[in-house]
Amino acid sequence: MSQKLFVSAQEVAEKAGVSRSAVSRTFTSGASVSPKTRQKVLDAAEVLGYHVNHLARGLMRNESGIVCLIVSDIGTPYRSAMTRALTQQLQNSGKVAMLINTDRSDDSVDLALRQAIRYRADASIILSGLPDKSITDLCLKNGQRLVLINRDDDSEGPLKINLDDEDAAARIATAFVRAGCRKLAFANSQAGTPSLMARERGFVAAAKALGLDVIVERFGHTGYESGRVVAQQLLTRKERPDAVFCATDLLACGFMDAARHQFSMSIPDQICVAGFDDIEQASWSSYQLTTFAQPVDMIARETVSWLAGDTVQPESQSVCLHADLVWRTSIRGG
Amino acid sequence: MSQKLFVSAQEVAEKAGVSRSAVSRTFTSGASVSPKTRQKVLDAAEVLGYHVNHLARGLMRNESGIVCLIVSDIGTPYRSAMTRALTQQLQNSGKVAMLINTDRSDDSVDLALRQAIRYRADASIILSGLPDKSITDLCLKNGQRLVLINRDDDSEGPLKINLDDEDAAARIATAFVRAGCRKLAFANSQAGTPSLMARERGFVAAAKALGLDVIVERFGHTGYESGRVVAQQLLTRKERPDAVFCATDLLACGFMDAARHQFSMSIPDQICVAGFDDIEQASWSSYQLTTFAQPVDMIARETVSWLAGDTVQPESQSVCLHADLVWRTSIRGG
DNA sequence: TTGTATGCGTTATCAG
DNA sequence: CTGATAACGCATACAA
Repeated sequence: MSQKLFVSAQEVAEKAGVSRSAVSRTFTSGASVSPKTRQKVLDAAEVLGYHVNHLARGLMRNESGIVCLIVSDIGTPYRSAMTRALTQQLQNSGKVAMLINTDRSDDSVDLALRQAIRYRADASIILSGLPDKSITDLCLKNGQRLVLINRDDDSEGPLKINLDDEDAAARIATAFVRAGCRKLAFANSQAGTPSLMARERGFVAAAKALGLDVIVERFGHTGYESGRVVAQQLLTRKERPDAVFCATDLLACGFMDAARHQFSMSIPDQICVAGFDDIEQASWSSYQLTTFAQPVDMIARETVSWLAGDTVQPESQSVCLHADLVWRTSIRGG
Repeated sequence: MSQKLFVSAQEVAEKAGVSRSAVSRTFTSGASVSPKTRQKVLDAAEVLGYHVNHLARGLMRNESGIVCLIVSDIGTPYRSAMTRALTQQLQNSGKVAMLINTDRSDDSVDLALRQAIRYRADASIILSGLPDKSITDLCLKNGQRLVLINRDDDSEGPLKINLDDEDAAARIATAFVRAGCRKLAFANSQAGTPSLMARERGFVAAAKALGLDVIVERFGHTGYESGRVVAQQLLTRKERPDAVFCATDLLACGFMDAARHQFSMSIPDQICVAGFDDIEQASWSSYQLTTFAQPVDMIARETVSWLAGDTVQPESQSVCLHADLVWRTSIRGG
């Protein structure tokens, strides 16, 4: 068991016959080293297997290069797609992602942020839950940047990225009516997260404007099984709806499966269905779900470029992205 | 813009009227501090918003608390489930996960390991690809522990966790035959990863032992679309197979969808299908796929407990877990 | 361009 | 139990 641990810049310096600062400069971009010295250092480093210690570097620079990703239900299609996009683009910009898995409580988000502070993360990106103001203030005061994705918070300081959920909901209401639907329903979970509630609100309001009522049904957390339960609730009513907007694709998949296999209904002939997120499964031929696409890559790009900018721009701290409607065959017409 | 950054133990010490060592001891488990001092420190820390700097602590202790997760295709159901389990259990044991997203090249795995070294990760867990021996040696020499999951490597040093892929394949071959199938096929991707090939090998061998041939078809990378393509290849043959074992559930989903919607076949009446991984979608009522469960939680538990043990046990460096057969309705009988 | 000296926030060692 | 001091590995201001 080798107790002698990692190679240090000191050792490289000795091997290369230069000072330790020369080594440091070689690995610091934008420092002035003569090509000759540089090469000597590089050779010695290669032989010794030297790698800059980012822990020590972060200590000096007050910049760890670490970005914390705070996310719950990471096994879920949308969340994992978002995680993929973020980690990818963070890496491309020279950062590294620290992933913290939370349960659905806000408490666990606070804990995660504390962890982010301990590792002196340059930034934290929150995909789930909403932390306490005291802790976010602490982060901001410590110079840690904060990004809230689909959290719809109005606090100052963090970058807030949201979608036009309400507008999207209105568009789908119109599409339903155009398809000849008159008995609208909304399938939601009981999670009550901002974006989910915005979709519900927008859908109900748009329907009202079109002179229609909406049956709203909520159940459990936001997953496939809940979609099945909500289908149970909606399709055993005296008057079945002829169109249902599901708050997420996962709910929609559960709903469609129950509608077809349990109630022998035909989609879109007897009932039209729409979802939100455009997870991979939405495009599978068993679903062919009309849905709104989460612009995950664009969200990631916005996030990373904001993090890269070292000047704080108070005006661009809130960005609202457009959710494109992806038309498939779960709604009649098109 | 607050340039004054994080609170240091020094400041806490001054506020509490004690030495910085007292502060350090308060936050070091197993150190001896009087309850009185301890409380003074805790109060001061709370007021000032102090958090131990893990970068500095890691520097001192030669133990960063960071574990690197190296994984490709993280948006995929199986991979994200594995990631969830690992991050969860790492957190529970006081570690924190650094997530590095690789593409499918071994080069990018090497790069990821370099990053792990730079951050002085205590360990790296490799879920995808296979790194060069020189770089893994470097990791091991530096005291970094390595875990290879489903990689089937024979190198000394890393913990290797694998499933009984070949045996599982044999079991499913038997199940097919018992269901009356005689024309067996195996659907694979061209990824050629060890576990995928082991399943193929085991299936072909078991079929041979039962006196049957297997049509093997491979295409693209391991995803839904490839499953569709392989279905195309298998179901346009003069003699269609009556049973197909797909190397992963994602392939199986694609295969089933194509078989049903494009070739109007009935499952399991006309063709029996099995998969591997037991991703969430396998249980959806559109698929009801008979498959083998990846014991993700057990894999994570094995990994974390091995990482927690500081004594190197040469004998337990390779563990083979059992993949349970989850019986659903994509195979006749049962 | 190069080397020297200093400090970053911790923890470990040792004397009290 | 407590406080002073020396590392840890690196980057940088400064002098050469």
